[in-house]
Amino acid sequence: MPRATGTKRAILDATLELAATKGITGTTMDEVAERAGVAKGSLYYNFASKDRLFEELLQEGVGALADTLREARAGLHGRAALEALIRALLDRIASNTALAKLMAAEIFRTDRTWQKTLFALRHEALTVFAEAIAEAKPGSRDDGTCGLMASSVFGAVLLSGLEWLVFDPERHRDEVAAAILDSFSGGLLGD
Amino acid sequence: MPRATGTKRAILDATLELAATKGITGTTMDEVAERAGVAKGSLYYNFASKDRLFEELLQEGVGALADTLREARAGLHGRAALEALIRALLDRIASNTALAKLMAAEIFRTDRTWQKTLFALRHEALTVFAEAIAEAKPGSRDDGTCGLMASSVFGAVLLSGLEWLVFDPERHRDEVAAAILDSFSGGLLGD
DNA sequence: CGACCTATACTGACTGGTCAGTATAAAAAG
DNA sequence: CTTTTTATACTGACCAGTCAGTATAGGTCG
Repeated sequence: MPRATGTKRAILDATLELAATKGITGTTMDEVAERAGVAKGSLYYNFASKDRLFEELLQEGVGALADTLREARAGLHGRAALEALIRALLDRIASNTALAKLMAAEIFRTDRTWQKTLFALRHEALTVFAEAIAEAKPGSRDDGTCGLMASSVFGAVLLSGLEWLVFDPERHRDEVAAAILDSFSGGLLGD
Repeated sequence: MPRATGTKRAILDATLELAATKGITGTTMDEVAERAGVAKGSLYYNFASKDRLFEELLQEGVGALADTLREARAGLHGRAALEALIRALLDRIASNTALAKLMAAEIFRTDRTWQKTLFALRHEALTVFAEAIAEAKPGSRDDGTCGLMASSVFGAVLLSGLEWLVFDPERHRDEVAAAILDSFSGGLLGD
């Protein structure tokens, strides 16, 4: 095995960086190959197609995100769990901004071949939030309300996190976390 | 068989519908022409280029959104204003889902020719929220905190709105609005 | 050893097709 | 007679995917 190790990794890394700024359709396989320092043929040796390459990328990234969230919640209960989840998600967005951008751009597309895969992973991540919310709010309306509130919290963290990193990066992380937590603490609408 | 007026409108409408599902790069000018029931030449007679077409589309859409928000807030103060804004944004997302999807996909892209235009409009819309928040929270940390909380609220409404419309459309609007308002009312994290 | 084979990893020129944008001539509309 | 639109044909760049060939490592057999 010549340059065996690292090729797949290099391809995935290059793909993520390019896709975060140019989008998936706007990223070409030639660019990926060049950025990864690899011949175009290697892309197709390691991945069946452009679609599969992006499917694996999303699978890996969103899967890792769900794992991070599960770990962050482990052992905690009630409001402490939810607060830990919010901080963990914000940290993850900061340390993998490219993936966060990609998620924001792709999560509501319904015409992709990997739609099912991404949907399942997204659901997994949101469920961690929904469970924590169900626990933090005992007087819950049963059905899907916790799921809606989960996407509300998730959306708040994702958008303000990206707003911070893309348009106002000098700001300190703690300031951003404080603002998000503050907005859910009842100061805006609570009684 | 030309139509005197309405060509530009038909082109913009077709563009929005196609771009919402296929993305901007994935939408071709030939498709737009076909969907609009118009010759390709008319596209280039009315818009200088593909980029300009999308710039005008975004300009119109996000501009109208900002107007809607300003109207929703007019005359109201404090928490009532913020609640009205949340409801107005959710309604707007429901009545123009295509634009909401497009916004979610494009808002953090920094490689577009129209970047400046979209940034300014996005800022306009967020400012309406930030002003309402500054008013609702008199004990405010001065600087950009209100801006951060504004994007937090905006993100919550955008993501849960799209979650509802794309993945769970049978649900009633009021249920979604209630869940969002609930999540900001302090039930999750408040003291 | 060394001749031969096989499997895996990778290369880069090439192909077939797609798409933004252009050109043009003629018809409709005001 | 000017503006707008239509229909069609074309160009040139770009791009996903292919393929014949190269490189390296590890058997196996005499």
